[in-house]
Amino acid sequence: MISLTNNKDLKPEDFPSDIKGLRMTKQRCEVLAVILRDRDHPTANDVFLRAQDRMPTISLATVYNCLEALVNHTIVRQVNLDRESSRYCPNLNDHCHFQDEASGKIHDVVFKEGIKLEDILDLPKGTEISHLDISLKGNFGNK
Amino acid sequence: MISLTNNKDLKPEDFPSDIKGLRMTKQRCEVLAVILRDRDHPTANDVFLRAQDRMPTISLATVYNCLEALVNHTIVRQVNLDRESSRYCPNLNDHCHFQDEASGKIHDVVFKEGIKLEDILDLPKGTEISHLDISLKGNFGNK
DNA sequence: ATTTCGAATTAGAATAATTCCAAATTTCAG
DNA sequence: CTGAAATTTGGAATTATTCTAATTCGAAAT
Repeated sequence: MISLTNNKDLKPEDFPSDIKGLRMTKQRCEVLAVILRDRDHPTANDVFLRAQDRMPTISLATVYNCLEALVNHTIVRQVNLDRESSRYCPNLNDHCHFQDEASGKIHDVVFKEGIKLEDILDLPKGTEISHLDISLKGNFGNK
Repeated sequence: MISLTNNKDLKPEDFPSDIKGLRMTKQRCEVLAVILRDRDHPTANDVFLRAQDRMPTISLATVYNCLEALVNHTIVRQVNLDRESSRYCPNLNDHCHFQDEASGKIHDVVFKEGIKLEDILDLPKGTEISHLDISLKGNFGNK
């Protein structure tokens, strides 16, 4: 089985025909391959431009369709920062996004060992979180 | 001095001519009054419609201009949930936004006593947070 | 009170991301 | 293979927001 978390040179053929119940068409494979390749939180248009290298006939509408399908099947995550274009992220673990103001780059940030957000928020009894988004901006330290 | 945090029946005349260095024009007062009146996180268009009641000549462009000025002077906060229209919030304290999936209503949520987000995130040394956004979705308990 | 001048307001046009649509193509099941 | 269903495609439509250029406003100086 291929790794969905770390793979620099994926080709559409490398994918199974079905991931999490989603039929993996040529285009969906290509879109997913692009997202797994660089992991730099590309926008839909970025994905479109990169996918065109290997698949010149793919359309922007298809890229949007594929991204929507991949997001709905929790194969990739959609990341929204402010009013900017949506970005796409193959990291499915709990994490936040930190946008460095100097470089514009987006870094994944995780919670410290053993911490859950629910534990630190003052939520009324019976609250159930189905979706969670944390984004930060500022000066990202050296790492 | 008027309260910027709790006031149900504000009129433009009630505002000082300057708030945090921003000259309070008639329109800016009206826009701010709308936001303070109901505190239900209205969109720019909601604000426009409500402002029109008392000031029929105000334009949508002006509402956007006023909102931008108020946000830049940290008099109100801009709240972005997913790809929806921006919403505006007069609560300047540290807090998160919880959108109840059943009602669509947005609730302000605070951290438990003494907790800071910086303390629970695994950030590289030297990182400085200038801006922070936490939004949640799900079933908001009874309160 | 009048003039002046930068700031604010306005209406409408422009932009940009995303979604919609209808036709063409591909894929799957029988 | 054959038909039905799903997917892809290009272009048009939509929507929130920004831009533009002309007008108006308002505070300070005269």
